[in-house]
Amino acid sequence: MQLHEDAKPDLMKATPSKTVVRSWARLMKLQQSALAKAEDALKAAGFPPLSWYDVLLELERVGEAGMRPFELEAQMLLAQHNLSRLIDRMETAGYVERRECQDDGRGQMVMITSVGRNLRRRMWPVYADVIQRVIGSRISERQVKTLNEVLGVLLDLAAVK
Amino acid sequence: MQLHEDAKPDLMKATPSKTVVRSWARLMKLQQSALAKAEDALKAAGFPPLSWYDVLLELERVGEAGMRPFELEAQMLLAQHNLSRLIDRMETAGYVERRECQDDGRGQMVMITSVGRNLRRRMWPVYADVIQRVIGSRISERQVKTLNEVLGVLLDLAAVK
DNA sequence: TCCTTTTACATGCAATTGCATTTATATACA
DNA sequence: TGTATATAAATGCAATTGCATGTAAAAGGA
Repeated sequence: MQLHEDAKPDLMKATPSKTVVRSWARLMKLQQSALAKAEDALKAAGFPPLSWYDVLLELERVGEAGMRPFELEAQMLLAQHNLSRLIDRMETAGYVERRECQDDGRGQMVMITSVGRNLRRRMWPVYADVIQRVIGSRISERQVKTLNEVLGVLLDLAAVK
Repeated sequence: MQLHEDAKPDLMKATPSKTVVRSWARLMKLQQSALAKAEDALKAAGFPPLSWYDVLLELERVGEAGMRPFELEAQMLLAQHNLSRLIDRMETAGYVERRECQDDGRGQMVMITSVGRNLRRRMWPVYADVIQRVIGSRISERQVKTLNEVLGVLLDLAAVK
């Protein structure tokens, strides 16, 4: 199988198969509708957007030390200027704190505040419920595992586990 | 397996398993980075954003007759006001055309122009190349099929095929 | 038929994002 | 060391998006 496709040297840009194109389309659509559901649920519960949650989660993970914006940036696939302003807003709201960086005069450390930790904790049930509705309640744990593995490969996480 | 999770009646909001949460995270991340790659590639080639492509593709599919904005809206999971303005821009650029709707005085028909068809055709190779790089070149056709099926279930396409 | 409600689409305004540039500090190297 | 280059983060401005509301035409019901 797949003989035809691989007739060309696969260094060159081969045309994606119909199945590949369809997977792409489904990936886009599923994520879009899933994200929209999460945003809606959070908003309906009076919480800030999902991106705030993501920042809080990262910051909570690294603990006291805090994180450099450029690290967060890489982690979250966010443009530098967007993150800069997101942190502005979150700082204004009191969920994170900026301190100047010892090692690097250009930089800063961002850390979560206790109010921020509290917010994240309260957001989680709302978020978790959407995740469960969109994924957990629709496919078996076996299928989730399969999905997880394929997505891992596509994300280059293969080696990491 | 999975005994513990299902101890609660599954009508109620069960907590998503670790694997489910991880799948969600990967889905979000993969789509985000994939979308960014597509947008970058299109921009680098001097083309408009991906959403323009999507509109053009839908309109091309329905042919001469055109499509009502509210149909496009549902198809593309786009907010009404956003679509309205997207069509504005595309009309200004000459890629689509609005005509008033015979059957419904409130409505309109949107159709692709030949310039629009031409644009879509030229955008495709750039887009296809990204799709192939992100999906087609990284997993086997067998795995793509699996992925496709799982995504289909998650999108409620199960019955439809 | 008249009136109420719903549906289709547009639009003013605020918030967010993208883009280019700026500022300041760190690093590289002659 | 002195100078050029690269990196971290902020910011002005334009484009896009979100939100609420507006307008006009169906649709439904008394």
